[in-house]
Amino acid sequence: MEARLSLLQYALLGLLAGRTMSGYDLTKLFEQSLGHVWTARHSQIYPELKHLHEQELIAQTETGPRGRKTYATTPTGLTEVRRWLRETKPNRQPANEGLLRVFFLWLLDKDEARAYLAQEAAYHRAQTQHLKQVEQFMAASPWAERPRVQSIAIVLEAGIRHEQVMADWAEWAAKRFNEDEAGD
Amino acid sequence: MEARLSLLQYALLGLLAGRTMSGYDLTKLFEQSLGHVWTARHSQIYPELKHLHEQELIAQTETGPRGRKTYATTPTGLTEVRRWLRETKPNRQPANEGLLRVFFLWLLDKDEARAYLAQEAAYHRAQTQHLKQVEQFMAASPWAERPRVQSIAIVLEAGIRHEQVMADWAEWAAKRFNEDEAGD
DNA sequence: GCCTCCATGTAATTGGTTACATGATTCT
DNA sequence: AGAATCATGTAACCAATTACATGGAGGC
Repeated sequence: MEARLSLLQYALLGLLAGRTMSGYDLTKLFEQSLGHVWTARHSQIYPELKHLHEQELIAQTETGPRGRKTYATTPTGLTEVRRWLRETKPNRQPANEGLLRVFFLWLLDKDEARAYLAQEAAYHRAQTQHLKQVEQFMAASPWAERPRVQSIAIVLEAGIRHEQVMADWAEWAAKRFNEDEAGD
Repeated sequence: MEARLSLLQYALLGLLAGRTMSGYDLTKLFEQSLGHVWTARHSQIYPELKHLHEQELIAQTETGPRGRKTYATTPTGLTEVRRWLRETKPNRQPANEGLLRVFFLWLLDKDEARAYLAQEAAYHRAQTQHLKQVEQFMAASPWAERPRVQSIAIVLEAGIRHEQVMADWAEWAAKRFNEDEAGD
């Protein structure tokens, strides 16, 4: 059993199963609150919406001002997302530039390496706070409807826990660069 | 200040700064121990090595049987990796298919969702064990030389901590799907 | 009237995967 | 002799980013 569509297509089908939206709405959603999980630009979203519409996996529900078009997932589309969730396995290779860089920190002076890790810690602390804000925001958004709200809360919790351990880890790592004797 | 090379190119320069290797060695390294941080296939690696060689960022150090060619990072290449580490910021958008799927778990029955999260927990527990094995293996590999060994240990620790929290999180999430009343 | 944001699209390029293709060495 | 592994390369295709391009609606 393998995926029949691209991951962006599944992302769009899943999102439009929860709430009817336009390409513009989806773009903003990726930018503002979903970046941690998935991301795409409008230049990728609009052609995919067109494509999904042609395949009748989504349907155009209404048109608004400035040519705004909102879409919803069709029953066929919903069946396909469910099949994907049930019968295929996730692809796991999120190349991690942050870690790749740390792998090469021995190429810098010790104090530069320590400064880098301190920056990393600060970044992950800030991200933790950001996700906690998104959590607040979500509670007051059109997404806060049962049963979706539970899935959203669970994914946010994953993000928060992840950012917290990475912040702790970066602080621990900076200390290790301190303790050991010269590395250059 | 921005990146002048692709991330794969920086990855190759950084790796070849630590140890001379062939395209084949690099391919195996990505497959076997570095997948958590970065990955590339041989079909991408060989053309990039050729390209880096033309730019004199790496140099061919020796040739072996079956046309084996080993490369090392040149001083120019090393300067460029250092500049990248010092003067550019990491790009952070590792699209996470595992989390994307959880975002859509409300589309399945409650017991299916719980089973999915239990599988996720099992996967992350297994990954934790795998990385601990890599940790053992690294101690006995040609990479275990000061000062590189410290950077490697730090990156592995990040992976282990990450896998552990994700496993804990998935178990916690499965319980949340239990406790709440019907979601369909 | 002007600025901001809403809203949609296309084109060119780069990055990455899958598939195709070949052959030498080593181990049993 | 045959299998596994070492070792390198190219081509076709798909995914994603950046840049190009346009225009309407609402607020001040």
